[in-house]
Amino acid sequence: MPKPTQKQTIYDIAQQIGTSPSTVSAALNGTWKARRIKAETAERIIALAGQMGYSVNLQARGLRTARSGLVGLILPEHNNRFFSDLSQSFTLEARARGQIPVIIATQRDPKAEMQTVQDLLAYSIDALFVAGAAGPQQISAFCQAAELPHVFIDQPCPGASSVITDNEDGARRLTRAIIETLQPAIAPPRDRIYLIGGDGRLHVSSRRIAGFRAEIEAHFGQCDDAQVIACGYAPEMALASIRALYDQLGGLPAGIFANSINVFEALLRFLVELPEAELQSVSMGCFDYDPYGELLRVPVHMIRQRHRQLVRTAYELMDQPPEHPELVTVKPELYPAPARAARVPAQ
Amino acid sequence: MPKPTQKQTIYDIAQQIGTSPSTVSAALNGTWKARRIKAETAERIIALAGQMGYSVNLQARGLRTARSGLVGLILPEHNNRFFSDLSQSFTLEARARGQIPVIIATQRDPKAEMQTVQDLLAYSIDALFVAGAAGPQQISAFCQAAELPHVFIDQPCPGASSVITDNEDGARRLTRAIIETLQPAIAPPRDRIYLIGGDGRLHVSSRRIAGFRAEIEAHFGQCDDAQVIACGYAPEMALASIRALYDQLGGLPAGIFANSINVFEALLRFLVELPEAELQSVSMGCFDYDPYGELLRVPVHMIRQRHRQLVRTAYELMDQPPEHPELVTVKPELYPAPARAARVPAQ
DNA sequence: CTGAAAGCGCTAACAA
DNA sequence: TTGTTAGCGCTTTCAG
Repeated sequence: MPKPTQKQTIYDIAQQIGTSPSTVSAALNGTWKARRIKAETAERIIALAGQMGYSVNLQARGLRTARSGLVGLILPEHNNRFFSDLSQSFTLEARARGQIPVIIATQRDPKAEMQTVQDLLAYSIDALFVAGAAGPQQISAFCQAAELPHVFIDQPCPGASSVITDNEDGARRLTRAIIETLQPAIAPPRDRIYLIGGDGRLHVSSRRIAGFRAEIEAHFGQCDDAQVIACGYAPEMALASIRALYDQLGGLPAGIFANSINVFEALLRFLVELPEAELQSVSMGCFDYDPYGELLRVPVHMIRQRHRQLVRTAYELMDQPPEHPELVTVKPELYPAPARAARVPAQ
Repeated sequence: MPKPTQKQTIYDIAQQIGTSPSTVSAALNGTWKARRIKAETAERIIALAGQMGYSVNLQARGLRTARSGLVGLILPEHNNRFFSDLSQSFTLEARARGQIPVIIATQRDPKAEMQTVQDLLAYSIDALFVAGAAGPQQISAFCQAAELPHVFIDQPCPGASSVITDNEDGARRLTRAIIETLQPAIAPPRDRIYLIGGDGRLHVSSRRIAGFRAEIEAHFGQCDDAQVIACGYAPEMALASIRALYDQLGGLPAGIFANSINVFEALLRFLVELPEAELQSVSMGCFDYDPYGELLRVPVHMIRQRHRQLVRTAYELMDQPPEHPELVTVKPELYPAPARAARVPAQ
């Protein structure tokens, strides 16, 4: 790896080779074939540039071309399995295309989101992906006005293209899995399955709730409204909800559908304090994935979004923008809980 | 939020206000006080810019000033608790300083690392933070040649400033915690504590091993070499190691010190298959943190690096570069395992 | 207190 | 096949 020495420009190279800056530019940015520059000239330039550790000034190039090679991804937070998986896939995809991924977490703060979008726009980013924004419409309106190509991931936005997980399908499969591992003979009022967490006004939650209800109804004939506790995504709320439910039922319900990993984590904090026997009586599912889910004291079914697929599809939407905004759906994966038998003391 | 309409420049604003571009520039970038521009003029400019949704072209500014407002963070992967915590703290810190964080994962691939450093340099990033790089020396040499301020995080690099966790201290405290929760009366040869994972040739591992040995010696008089199984960080190796150890001892050892989260996860995959009673006989510690650690079937002490502190300290090192490269150390946190009593069936 | 003008490093017509 | 030249949008002397 050659060391870059001083500030070096294409003019320096041009001088050393005895040619013009535009020739150097062409040789270095790959347009030299199209510009019919002698292969030998180009090679000499490239070789020299290489050995003196020259590197283009991308800000200058970007200023000139009104592009930048930067692609943005906005998400709520980094320390979350799903979003970090997404970051990982996004990074791979962007780098494979020779772009620089700029991933920014905005803490679910609409103001921070807009600020970030503006900042990214000011750098002339070439495209923007948005995952789990608090104010998607505003973002979309802004991008549209600025003619910035953008796609939403894991979140539908009216008027913009989005690629989201098939939440209803996932919820149905998760619910089915929970039903299939219900422990036998749990007496009322503890014999039902409850969905905890999420916000019914949000598209994502509403689809999951719909899937949950549909599957419950398919198996039990009906689904009581009380079985859907859409208390939001805040861990404190989830904790309060499970506590209240526990008190009300006089114990754990037969099944629990945690509507997100945060909610699940909050529930676990409560569950883990309970005696082993009680813990083993509940059939759990979580609409999100964490590898530790397989290693917990309480077996849990998990739904995992296909992050790679989401990113790829989003890029396709970006590459070939449809006439009208499109909502593409990707089916998630079900990670069934390890068999319960293995959890019982063997001796 | 005003919508940006067309391409707008300071020239447009200047014309509308009836002033010059340089005045507009000054008004908009905050240097107007220093340039003694009438407050009223500045305000009018700022107001107009705001209402027409103008935003500076940062590439142009960057080209002119040879800076960019971008700060880089290179790390091995996103989907890892520590690194995503780091990303989170880094984002907060950078945004608080009005910078744009560019966080790029390079999959522990030295080539990808260098490529990324070069790309970032080509954008005139203002500073670079490097965490867990595969080829730190090469990166540092490159940055030095390019006069790019850089600091290593969680990894010492000779010739460059670094801020790392006090691994020896952490290992001692973790070992002590393991000792304190040893189950009574475990017969030889199963009565000892083993460290599993890591690579003794790496600085980080070697400090942890030193801490482990020191604490073991302090309590038991001596530490057998066999108690340190530095089999690397690969999960497969860790799995093979615990399996071999189990066979050799005819059961689990009294205590286990997992040298990283990956190793811990691998160990868990083995442990979780064991009968409950055996599981409850081992005292475990992990030199890394995961919130699920508190919720596992087997109680585990965890060491958590103070990511916020690491980032802050790294920034301080960047703000006031010491004469000579410095190695600053930050003490980690100990998350003791939940009391074992709570884990025993209550009824 | 403000304006004119040069130039950051590069690309892209247009000439040659 | 290559060179000349005019900017991209901004900051920054230097003059006023």
